[in-house]
Amino acid sequence: MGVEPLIRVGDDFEDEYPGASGLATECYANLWRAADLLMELHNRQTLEEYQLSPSGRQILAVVEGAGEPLEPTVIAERLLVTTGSVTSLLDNLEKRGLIRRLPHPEDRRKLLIDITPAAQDIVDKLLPSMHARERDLMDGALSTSEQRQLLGFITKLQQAAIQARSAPVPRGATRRRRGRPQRH
Amino acid sequence: MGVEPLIRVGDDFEDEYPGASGLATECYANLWRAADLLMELHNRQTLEEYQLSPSGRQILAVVEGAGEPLEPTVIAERLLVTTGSVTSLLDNLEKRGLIRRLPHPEDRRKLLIDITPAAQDIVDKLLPSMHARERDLMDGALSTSEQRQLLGFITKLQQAAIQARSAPVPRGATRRRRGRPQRH
DNA sequence: TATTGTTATACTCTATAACTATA
DNA sequence: TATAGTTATAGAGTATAACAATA
Repeated sequence: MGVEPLIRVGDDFEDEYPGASGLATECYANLWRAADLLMELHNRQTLEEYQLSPSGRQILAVVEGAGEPLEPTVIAERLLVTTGSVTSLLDNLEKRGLIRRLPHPEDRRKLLIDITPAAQDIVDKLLPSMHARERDLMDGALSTSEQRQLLGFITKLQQAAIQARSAPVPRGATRRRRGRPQRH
Repeated sequence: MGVEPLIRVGDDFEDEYPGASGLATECYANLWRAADLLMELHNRQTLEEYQLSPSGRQILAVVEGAGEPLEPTVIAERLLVTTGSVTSLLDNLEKRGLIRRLPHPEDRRKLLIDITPAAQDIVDKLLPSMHARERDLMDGALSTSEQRQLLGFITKLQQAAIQARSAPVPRGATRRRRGRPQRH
């Protein structure tokens, strides 16, 4: 009846992992799986229609969204990658005529990255289509009130995940393996 | 006040993209961002403590979880990658003494992949720790009842995403660009 | 003929470190 | 000296296509 999440833990999960929560683990795993399925829809379309990789699309969206040319360093910060990585991503986009490297008017060490009219055309077609899909899919699956609740839940999870990044790794009780052949 | 999702759309979003929904887009984007933050916690730990990549960990978990040696083809299906990719992942794990390639007793074209005692030790330490983190984080952020609601929402989104994979790409109304310098 | 797994090759994404030009 | 960006190099993950061994 399609009401089961894609990833389930076994009935004996909480016996096997003392202190673990089957519900928490299923939330964690299925949240990732859902996000992966959603992003795959966008990524596949971007690749098939415009031969753009996720990173390429992200750079175009960041520069276009800024409304003005950006320095490579700024792009690197927004994409959470190194400047060396940005250089090769920009090389790729420049070869395909989607971005331009302009000299910075005030500092000759710097560059300003601008998108070309060809890239502007892509963005102007791609973003409405992506946002239409986002609405179709969300509205088809959840009511507005449910979407608000969902957004509230994932906001709390984002906060908790950021906290956890600077917390020690949890140790976890000893596993009780069972119900499977003991090998070795 | 930490009650905002990490990704927000602008106030004029629905004017700029007729037919789009700011709420839907924020759900879509922040769901991905939350999943990424959660997975990064697991991935970083696995890499730092055991020098294992996400794919390497996944193979060990799949074989260990099966409770018996698996054919490479089966591993490829569970990881959603090609057999060619599995070959190189297995090469890596075999070099590090974490899996063994055993001859299949009934079909000499096939192999059976088994994990070594060293890998079993890793899995026995890693999984309890990961599941403890899943519980700590989820229970710290959401009540049990909220977790059940969340799991219900993402189950619906999974179904919708799978449906959408075989549906045509939504077209999206024409964008109304505004409030930014018109370049080119 | 069909299937299993490997090989060879290629591409994307990412990182680090050394380097150049400029500040 | 310090900073911005590039180059060179490396490695992981993935894919495809040709191939050998076996069914």
